[in-house]
Amino acid sequence: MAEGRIDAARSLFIRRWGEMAASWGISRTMAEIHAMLFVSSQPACTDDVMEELAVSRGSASINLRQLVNWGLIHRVHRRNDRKEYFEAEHDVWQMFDTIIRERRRREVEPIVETLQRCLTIISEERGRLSAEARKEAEVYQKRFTDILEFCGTMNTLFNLMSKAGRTGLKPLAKTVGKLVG
Amino acid sequence: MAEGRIDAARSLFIRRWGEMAASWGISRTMAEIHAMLFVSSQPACTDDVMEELAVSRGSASINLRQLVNWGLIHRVHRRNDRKEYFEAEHDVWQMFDTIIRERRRREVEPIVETLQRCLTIISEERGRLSAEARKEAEVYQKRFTDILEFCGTMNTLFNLMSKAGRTGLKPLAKTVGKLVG
DNA sequence: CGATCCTTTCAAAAGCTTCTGAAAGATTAT
DNA sequence: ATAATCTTTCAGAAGCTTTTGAAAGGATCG
Repeated sequence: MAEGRIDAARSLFIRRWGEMAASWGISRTMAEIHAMLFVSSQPACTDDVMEELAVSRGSASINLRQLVNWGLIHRVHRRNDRKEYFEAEHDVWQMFDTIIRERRRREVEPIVETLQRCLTIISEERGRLSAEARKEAEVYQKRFTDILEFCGTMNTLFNLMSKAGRTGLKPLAKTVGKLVG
Repeated sequence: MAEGRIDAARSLFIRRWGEMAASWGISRTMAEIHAMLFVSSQPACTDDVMEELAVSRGSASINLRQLVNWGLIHRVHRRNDRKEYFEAEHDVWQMFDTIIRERRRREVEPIVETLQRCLTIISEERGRLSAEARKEAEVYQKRFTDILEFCGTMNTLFNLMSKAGRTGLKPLAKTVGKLVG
């Protein structure tokens, strides 16, 4: 039964992937389904997911849909088969790009917008403040500006990374390494 | 009352920062406390936190401790005052470095270790598998190797970024931009 | 058209995380 | 040593997220 240990490796990976994702704010089941489809060479259907991960039909359905919305898996169809099957994106760099793009849209953009709004308020009120209050406002201004600048730089870098990704970021890392020292 | 809008900006930022963090798997209160200390020019004590964020003493205590454990805030003391005060790291790049380091240790390293274990199992069992099972195992091997390689590259890049960070990553981004095209 | 097969939906339940508040523990002052 | 002040702890409460399972909704087949 040499396959036993291989299957164990498969399910160990799936479980750990789910645990990791959970600590990054992604539901465990969604991540487990993703891991399962990521390692599989064949597309899987809802019943496959239900069986392998022991989840209900409802949960499988909802989580599969979310993964499709994220763009991490795709629906595929087979001839003479009404069932829907799902297949994961297998290119790790493409996956990374998708995740970064989604999270930026959902979670980073709102805070950037808030920071800009806060800075606007500060510059509008600046003239009306007492000397003391102005000092405080200037501290806020610096903090908000710092974060915005950080976001901008990270943005640029991630864009560069996803551009470089497919053709190979490893050589890039080496080059950058030399530049930085 | 020009200060009213400034205070509103402050608390808006704190709330949004908390919401963002919540979607990244960090508790809202912990993030709000962090945001509050980050924008403040003066250290704050437990009662300040309780008052501004309307949380219980227990919650303030626990979350402050966690922030200290993460290395995102520090305890500071004042003469003739028994109270403990807390002050955030204000350098955004230092903050980034701290967060990346912590999360890598807590969440990335376990999955890397698992992947290595899985690869070991596969290479051990490889010889004992039927032709069909071996084909499947080879798919797993490729997937696991791909992720490991990805982790390695990201590791290198983040190390470079935190090295470059303080002296300025913006010029670096420009340089990299030219390299990538 | 009715039967079959598959997917989606959603209210209730379960499970998980975080918070509360009072009591215990520490530390410093008198 | 005792009082005063501040911090930590933790069992129970509250709140939030996810899952379940059955019913409804769609699509395709004969």
